[in-house]
Amino acid sequence: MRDVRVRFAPSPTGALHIGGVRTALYNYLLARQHRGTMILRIEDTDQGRYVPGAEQYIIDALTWAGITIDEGVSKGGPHAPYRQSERKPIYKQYAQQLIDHGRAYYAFDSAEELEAMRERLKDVAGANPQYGSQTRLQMVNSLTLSADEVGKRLNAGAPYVIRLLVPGNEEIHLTDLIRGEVTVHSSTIDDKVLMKSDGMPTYHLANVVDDYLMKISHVIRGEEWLPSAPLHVLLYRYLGWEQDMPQFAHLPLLLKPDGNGKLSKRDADKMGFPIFPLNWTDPASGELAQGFRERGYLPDALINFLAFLGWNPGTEQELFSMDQLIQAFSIERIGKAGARFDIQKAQWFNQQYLKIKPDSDLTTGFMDSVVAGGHSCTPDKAAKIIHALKERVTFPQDFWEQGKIFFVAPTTYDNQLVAKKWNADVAKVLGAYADELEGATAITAESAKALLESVAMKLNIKPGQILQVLRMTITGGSSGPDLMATLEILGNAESARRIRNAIQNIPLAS
RNA sequence: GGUCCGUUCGUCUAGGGGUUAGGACACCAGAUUUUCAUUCUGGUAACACGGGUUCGAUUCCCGUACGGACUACCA
Repeated sequence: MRDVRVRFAPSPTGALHIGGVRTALYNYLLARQHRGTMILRIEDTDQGRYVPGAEQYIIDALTWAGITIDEGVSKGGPHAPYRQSERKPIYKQYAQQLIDHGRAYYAFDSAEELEAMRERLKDVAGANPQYGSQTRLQMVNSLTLSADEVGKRLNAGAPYVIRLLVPGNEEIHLTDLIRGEVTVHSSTIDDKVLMKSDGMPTYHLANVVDDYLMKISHVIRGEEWLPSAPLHVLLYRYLGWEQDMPQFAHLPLLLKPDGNGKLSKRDADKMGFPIFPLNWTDPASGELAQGFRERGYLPDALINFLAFLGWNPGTEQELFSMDQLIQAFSIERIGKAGARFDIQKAQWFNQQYLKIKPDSDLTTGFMDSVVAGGHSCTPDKAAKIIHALKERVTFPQDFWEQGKIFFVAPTTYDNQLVAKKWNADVAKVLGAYADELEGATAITAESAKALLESVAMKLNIKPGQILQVLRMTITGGSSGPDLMATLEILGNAESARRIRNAIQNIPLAS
């Protein structure tokens, strides 16, 4: 097997879509598994759609996701430049070669003429409104014009494009690593534009030329490219590179969580989840789209989740580190059908990864949010809070959401619980407990519990009966981390103060 | 419309001519936790349809339906 060289080749037209991250991931996995090379190439041949900042965003997003690039933009390499806009002369040369070999031709048709042709053919039964073997001889191009006339137009600087001369009656076969043999009839392919009138190549030419020159071994890309893959095969053939043609693998698409169709930003917005890896501010509208990173998704968790959307190892193991993915990955086990994007599953992965993360990795972030919330916190206290909350969180920011109670005393109390359980007897027991807490010099979860038990015994009440209410006086709510641990973290004085507050402020039912 | 691709629980999927069609997420119930969450146990739930081939098809073949992608001087 030849050296594995794969590329991720996005277009810098905006933020990197999550589906693009998965495509990059599969490329990366194959490269690493075979000790090959991962290349990042920027396909910026459409000047009109260029978005400033998009290229850097793509690099940042891949870096965050843990997908490292060996060769490419901002990295360099033996096949530089890796930005297609900087490779213009190269494409021109190959387009010329195609013309010289009679495989491509100049076309001078205006946009209006093309439109007119499509209109004319729209209603003709059995005809496709395409620029191809059926129609090319009725158009303005170097096949219908005399050599003289063509030369005159070229010299005069008339705008032109270069089109591929696609044969009218030929079967084109290609082998897709995921889908097997795919056969397409050449008559269904139109004479695709190879060079645009602005001198830039189209995707089709640029991608084939670059993949060949960069010695790409596998083209792993989205399924939306499958229909044009036969065209690319033709290009390899006419350029004389068929022996070196990369292997193709067309990935199933990521679908909307509900309904039908390709996952889009609109769907993500509607369902309230991100679709971009990192925050992205659209330069045109100024609109901010929140990223997975900012939402609290861990890169490892997102990668694991993404890897399983369309691929699985065939075992029952679900949690895979990047290294394990590299080990286990294989193109053969990629599915054929599109995969719905299920954000709940992503959350589950995140929870799993957060749980196995060492507490010490979480303290700094937590302490920052405490400070941002206008409070202060010792590392020791932070560690205790994280320990208490660890089993209950899905995202890092949940530590602050759920840990606020350690810094802010409640001012309101769970209505239902008040109505059901709050009475003079309970208040009396809690008052006695507050006395005990104030009498103590310090408390631990154990001593707080022992104290509660002794108070309860003295007043002839079961501890279980007041635990819920005690929690409410401390946190205001009916759920939260282990109550005794909560008391320990709060300390005896603050705990007692909160209990007294509650006794004073919650009216007794008459 | 045309071309191509696809179709196993609600979702991600395993499997593959004879299986109680397996797992995970989600959901529901029970257990444990004298509090909440965790955890554990259990449960509901799927081979799109119709023809073949075959002793036997969810699995192979052909249709149909449904879905998707593509059909630009966008990638």
